[in-house]
Amino acid sequence: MAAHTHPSGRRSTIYSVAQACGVSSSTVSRAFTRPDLVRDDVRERILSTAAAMGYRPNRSARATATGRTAMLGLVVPDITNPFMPPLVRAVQRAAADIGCSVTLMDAEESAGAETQLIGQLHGQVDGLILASPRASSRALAEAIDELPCVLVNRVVKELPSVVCDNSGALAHLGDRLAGHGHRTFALLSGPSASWAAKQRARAIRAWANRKEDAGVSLVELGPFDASYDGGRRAGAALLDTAATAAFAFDDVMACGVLAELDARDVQVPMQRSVVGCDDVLLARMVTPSLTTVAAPMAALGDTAITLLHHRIANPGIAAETVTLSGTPVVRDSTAPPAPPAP
Amino acid sequence: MAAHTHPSGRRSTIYSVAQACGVSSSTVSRAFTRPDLVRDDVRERILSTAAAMGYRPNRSARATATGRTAMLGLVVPDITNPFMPPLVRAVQRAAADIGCSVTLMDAEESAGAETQLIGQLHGQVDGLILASPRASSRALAEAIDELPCVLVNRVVKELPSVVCDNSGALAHLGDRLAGHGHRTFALLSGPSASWAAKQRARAIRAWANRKEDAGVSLVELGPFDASYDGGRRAGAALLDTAATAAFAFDDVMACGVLAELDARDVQVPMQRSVVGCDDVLLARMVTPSLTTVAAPMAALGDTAITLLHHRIANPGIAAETVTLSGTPVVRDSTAPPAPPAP
DNA sequence: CTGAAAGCGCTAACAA
DNA sequence: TTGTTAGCGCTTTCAG
Repeated sequence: MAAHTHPSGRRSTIYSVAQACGVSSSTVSRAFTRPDLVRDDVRERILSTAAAMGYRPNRSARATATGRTAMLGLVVPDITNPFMPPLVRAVQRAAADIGCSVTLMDAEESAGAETQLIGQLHGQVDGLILASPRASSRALAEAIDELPCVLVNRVVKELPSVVCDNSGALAHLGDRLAGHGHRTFALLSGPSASWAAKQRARAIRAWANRKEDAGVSLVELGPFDASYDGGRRAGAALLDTAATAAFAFDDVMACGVLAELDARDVQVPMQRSVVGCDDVLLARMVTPSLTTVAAPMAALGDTAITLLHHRIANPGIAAETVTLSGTPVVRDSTAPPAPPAP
Repeated sequence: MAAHTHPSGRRSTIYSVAQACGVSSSTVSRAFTRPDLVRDDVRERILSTAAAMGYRPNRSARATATGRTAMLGLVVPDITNPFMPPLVRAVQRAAADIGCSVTLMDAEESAGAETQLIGQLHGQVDGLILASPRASSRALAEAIDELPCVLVNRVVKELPSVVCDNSGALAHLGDRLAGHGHRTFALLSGPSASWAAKQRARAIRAWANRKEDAGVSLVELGPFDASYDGGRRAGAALLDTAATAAFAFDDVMACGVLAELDARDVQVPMQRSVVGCDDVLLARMVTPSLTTVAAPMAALGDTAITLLHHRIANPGIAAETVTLSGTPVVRDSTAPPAPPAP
């Protein structure tokens, strides 16, 4: 198949198409951007000869003219975290629905890089989605500076956001475990700087408090790194307590816990139950598979894009934060506690 | 901190900066793009007042003027595959080094989406990196149509590419296993359409052939899906053979194998050894941790970008394909075979 | 070393 | 419904 270049060797433009069709360039432009404004037969002629000539609208030119790039920025703290890829996919899909593509920026776990990347995105995208950013509120606000944006899984004053509330699901799982007979629970908390870690810890504490009368007690361990190695350490710490069931900050940490317990020959779920959070792919793959709470990825992405889109269209609108709920997923890492040793 | 907008409310441009500095717009332009062409003191004055005014070059305008967007497209077949995030990161980092950002496109495992996305990227990026694309060579060539591009982990005639050759590492691991006393090996092959699957299968076959004299025999199973579930099936199939060691297509499949064997109470590595491929994060996290071959991610990304950069600068240059090597990583999923049953 | 001016490809009033 | 005419913000000859 021949390359779709103008005979002259240059890419075809609305002008070359216009000439070939015997219409003006504006008509060609309209045929693409406001099809309703051009007579049917003309439009079709334009569209087909444009296709034949391999014409592709030049996004940059369009962007300079309109002031809109039709691109959204998505900055993630760590693309390597299994939570992110599904989010990226969800955001991308939703963005496509509103005619936008997304440029992904990975901060490689550095808060500094985050703000720098945001800066870089200015004038390159119409809006920003920040997935659980690590930068301080101040730094964030400064970097964002006027650019429409929405946060995912973090709330910052004055900024719109969509967050996932896991307290219901966590309580449900807690109840279930208590029903199984567990009484002493461990909270393996995540990084103290993490918004999500705070939320989850709070949710679990609240649940445990409510259950105090039922004999439930909670021992708090950590903070631990939200990583496999952090999980190994958390697992070791867990064994120093009387807890028979543990809430890990997230699935990755839970995997570490599983590994550490296995290494010390303590059986899961027979001797200890462990629950993760997020339901990343990994949760299904480890042995035993993880009981966890699934984040509503698609909805998270959709909502973020909807909010952002709205915000781009109506600058200066008030910042709202919408809350979605996680749902409990019971797998093989939870069970009744072992009967007291003989 | 005040928003960095011109008093008039509009974003500042080279013109507003020029005016503020009492120079012409071209000088401001040069101060940013060809600093060497403007006198030191002038340049510094410009740069600092530009900063003070919060000026940011408008990428789109620059792009229309120069014909270069300083953006690269990266299309992946499935961002959810744990192999991809590190690649994305590596590519992005390398791209940043040459002043480009990258827009990520996830084909969600559809070959059709792949070519469509490539089409969408035309006129939006200066070049393309296609990570193990699934689309046919023909479809690919047609969609690419003149856009500079390099493939990763796949070779297609006439197209430059960077690939990872695992044959050396695989042979090394095979030798090691044979040294342990294993004699019957299984090849759990990946999707027949996958270029990588073909390469790996070929490498293992070649190794086994070479070792025939040493009593090594190879049983080929599959093809299986390159997924956890595919791995479960592969694990089941494995147990129907006399093989004591298995090469899985990749780490994800290997995880499935591990799970299936565990479910059937066969111990790894005591009763079976299994080796994966790629060394994704997962490989370290499962129990037992996977012996595998590590892909040189950073080098893969670097090389891809270098090749692409080169190609963008010199259109019409001949397509070269550079080969990098994977390195063996021994972990806990391999060991000597169990002594024959009593 | 700096300025003037043309132009990149497209859109958006405004007329016709 | 279509064409004319200005720009959008930046780069880039070409003069000076």
